[in-house]
Amino acid sequence: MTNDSITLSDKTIGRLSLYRRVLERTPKNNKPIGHIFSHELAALAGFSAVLVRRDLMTIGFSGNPKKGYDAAELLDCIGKFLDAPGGTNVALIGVGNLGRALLAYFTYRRPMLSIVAAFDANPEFTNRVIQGCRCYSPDDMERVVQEKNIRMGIIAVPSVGAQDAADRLMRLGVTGFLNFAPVALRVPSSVYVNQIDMTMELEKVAFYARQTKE
Amino acid sequence: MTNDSITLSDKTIGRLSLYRRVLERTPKNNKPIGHIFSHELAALAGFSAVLVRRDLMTIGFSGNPKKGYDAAELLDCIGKFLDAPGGTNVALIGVGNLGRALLAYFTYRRPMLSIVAAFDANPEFTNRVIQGCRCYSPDDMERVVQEKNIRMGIIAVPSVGAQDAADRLMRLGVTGFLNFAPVALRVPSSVYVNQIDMTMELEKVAFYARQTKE
DNA sequence: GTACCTCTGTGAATACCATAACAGAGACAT
DNA sequence: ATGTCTCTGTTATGGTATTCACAGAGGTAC
Repeated sequence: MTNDSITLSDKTIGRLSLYRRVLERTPKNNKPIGHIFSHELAALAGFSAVLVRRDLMTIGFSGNPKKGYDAAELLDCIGKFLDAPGGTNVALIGVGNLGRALLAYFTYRRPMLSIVAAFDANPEFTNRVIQGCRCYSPDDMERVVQEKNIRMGIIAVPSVGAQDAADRLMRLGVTGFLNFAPVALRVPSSVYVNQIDMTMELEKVAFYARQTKE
Repeated sequence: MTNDSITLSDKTIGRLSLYRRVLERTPKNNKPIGHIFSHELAALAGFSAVLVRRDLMTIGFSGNPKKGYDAAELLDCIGKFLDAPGGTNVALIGVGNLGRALLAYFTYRRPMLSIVAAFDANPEFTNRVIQGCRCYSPDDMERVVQEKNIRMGIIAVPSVGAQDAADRLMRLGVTGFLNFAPVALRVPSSVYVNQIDMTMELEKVAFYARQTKE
């Protein structure tokens, strides 16, 4: 039914993720949504209705003009695109304030996407369980990443340690990073990096907040 | 020199913020950078050299074909665009794990952009100073936001409380939000919302990490 | 001085993305 | 039965962002 060879744009896969979460969370009269119209989903996700229809079109999902889209089927279809069949195991590098917040945020939230190990050089954290996740010393990285079949990493260390962490993980087969360090990771083109720069995001808001004030 | 009536694109202002941080942080032989070429700045920031030149062109900043761009002048010029003259005061709503991480992250980091007050209903936090920032009860929001001339808000509460927080802040004149709650805030067009959806970002990485594996 | 080299600045081309516009299908009322 | 309404599915259009390609300027080597 769903064909993985379709090329989804970056923006589209982000929206699919959001559609899914909105569908999972929003109940109608305390029971799961049965069917939903494109404009309803659009309102919940904060996009336009045609964008929703177009996204669903690109993943080959069809709705019913009178009833809308079947929510359960849609969830299933999105899952076929976004989730790896056996789930994806993630390592967190850096258990500082940000790292702990991320642990709290993601633990048990996405069944197919789990942070299964955290690493930090600070002995205050190593060999402890924090927010439900075991924290290891960086010395154990080689062993743990292979044992737990970790495929992606979240980098939440200061800028200076970010490239090192990425390099070590890449040598162990990790092909995707969520990088919170404000530094451009040098990676081969086969590795995907999603860069999140909090300061940049905050300064963007400050800029626009000022514009509208004047 | 710099004309504020130029329209900067969303992407451009994000990159300007990053250029600035990269310039501030990167020393050359332990002293501040004097001049820098577009391709050097591009490598540090993770973009292409043309894009750097284009961005600097749109803010009307000129370089020297032989020496590159004067770093100090560039910092000054970027500051003229991004910073409000007297600085921008920010309120943080929600002092949970994420909120505390943000406090730690932003405190004393950007001189012209300070989180000057935090709000949380949990009495465990109210009337305490956390990461250098005083935490108030939401009951004090009206008074504090006006006293401290707060112009923007960071929303780090669960989805269910996000719209309420935004509404209260907007009534007090706040015109920009950085929203971490995975919910579409309903705001008038005069208010800017920068939506950060961590789960979406993580799932995007998982998707691409899987693609490259196959 | 002249040829050459490197970098900036920028118009043109391209790629990407979202919106607009509309065809098609089914339900419903009259 | 026929017209109308609403929603999906899809193509056409427009706008925006980035890259391409090259002109211009100044320094350097010889």
